[in-house]
Amino acid sequence: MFTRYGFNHTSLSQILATTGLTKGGFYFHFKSKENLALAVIEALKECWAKEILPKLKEGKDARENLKLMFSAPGDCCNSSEGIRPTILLLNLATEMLEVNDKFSTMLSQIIKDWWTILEAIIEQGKSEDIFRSDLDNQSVAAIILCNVMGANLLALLNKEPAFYNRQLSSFERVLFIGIEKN
Amino acid sequence: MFTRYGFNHTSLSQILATTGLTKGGFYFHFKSKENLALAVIEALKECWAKEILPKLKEGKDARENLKLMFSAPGDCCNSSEGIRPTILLLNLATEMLEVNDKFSTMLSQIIKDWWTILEAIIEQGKSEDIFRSDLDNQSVAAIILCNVMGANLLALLNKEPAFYNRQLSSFERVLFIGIEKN
DNA sequence: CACAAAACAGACCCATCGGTCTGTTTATTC
DNA sequence: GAATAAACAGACCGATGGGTCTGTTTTGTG
Repeated sequence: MFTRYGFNHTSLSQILATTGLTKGGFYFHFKSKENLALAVIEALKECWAKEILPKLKEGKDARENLKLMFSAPGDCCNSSEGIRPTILLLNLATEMLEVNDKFSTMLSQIIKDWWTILEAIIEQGKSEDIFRSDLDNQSVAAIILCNVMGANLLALLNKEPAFYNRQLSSFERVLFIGIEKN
Repeated sequence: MFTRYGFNHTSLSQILATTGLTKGGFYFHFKSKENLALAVIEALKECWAKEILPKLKEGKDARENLKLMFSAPGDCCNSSEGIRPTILLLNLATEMLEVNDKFSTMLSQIIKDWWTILEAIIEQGKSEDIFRSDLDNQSVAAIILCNVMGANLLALLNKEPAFYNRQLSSFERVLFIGIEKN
């Protein structure tokens, strides 16, 4: 619901109604509505870590690992029915960043985690001698990150979830031309 | 205020208080709060068109025109004090897309406009013989679009407006390597 | 099976939300 | 300068927001 209607436009009553829970139950487990959203982010982070990190340790080459990172934002948390975790992240960023520091901290931490992993993969590609050695890991990682974010948003705006995968694979081609050792 | 706190987290009372307007005055000019946001988008669109389109007709080459498009989201509407129109767009997309069809229509129209212009610039680059002729205009344009969106978001998350320009110029380098005729 | 703590249910609360409505003031036109 | 419409002011309204509080039920433990 947060992903669909945004955090502030989803009332607790609506959440309770659709889940069949009650206020008493809810406020026993969560201090506030904001706290629920924070828990959702936390869960998202854990879920993503649990699903992606192991795959990255399977010893694939940098190319494959990058592709893995591309599919991650869509795959994680069984988001097959169009629940795009990245959109939630995006929404909470634009709604809550200036309102509550906790959101600011958590969200930028997630991004930083992704960033670090992407950097590591670029570095891996260099040592595997498939990426150009003059690349700035951080910059390339940032470009990838931007694309993943943007592609999610455009998929949302187009109301066409499949757009994301199409976009990412076309980005992949151009990116590889730019970073691979010729 | 919409950019900072999101549409739903900005109350009309707050808007009236900070602008010094009154409800009577406001509702004489706007049918609703949503209508105000739509007017903001419209204004943004016009402002951008008025500022960017003329520059695109100055007869610069495709490279220069692309750079122009990169700086557009930050430049337009005198957003020097950190008001990033793109963030507003992003926020309204995640908050209002599923709520009100008008937002959906207007926002995706803006994106489509950008897209079309970017495609034209890629095509221009081909005919100027500086971009590879095998490029798919639409795909490359989409990649650029994604990057612009993503870079805005990352600048927001990093709470560092300057990030946007840094990011875009580093993207520029990689992009040009990928699309330019060697 | 007693009994305490954990978990849940939902009536209730007040602040505030977007929006309306009845004035009053300011422009415009003849 | 009277008449009329445009523009504004702000008291007011019902609805709903997140959140509290007083119970009741369930669960674990001796």
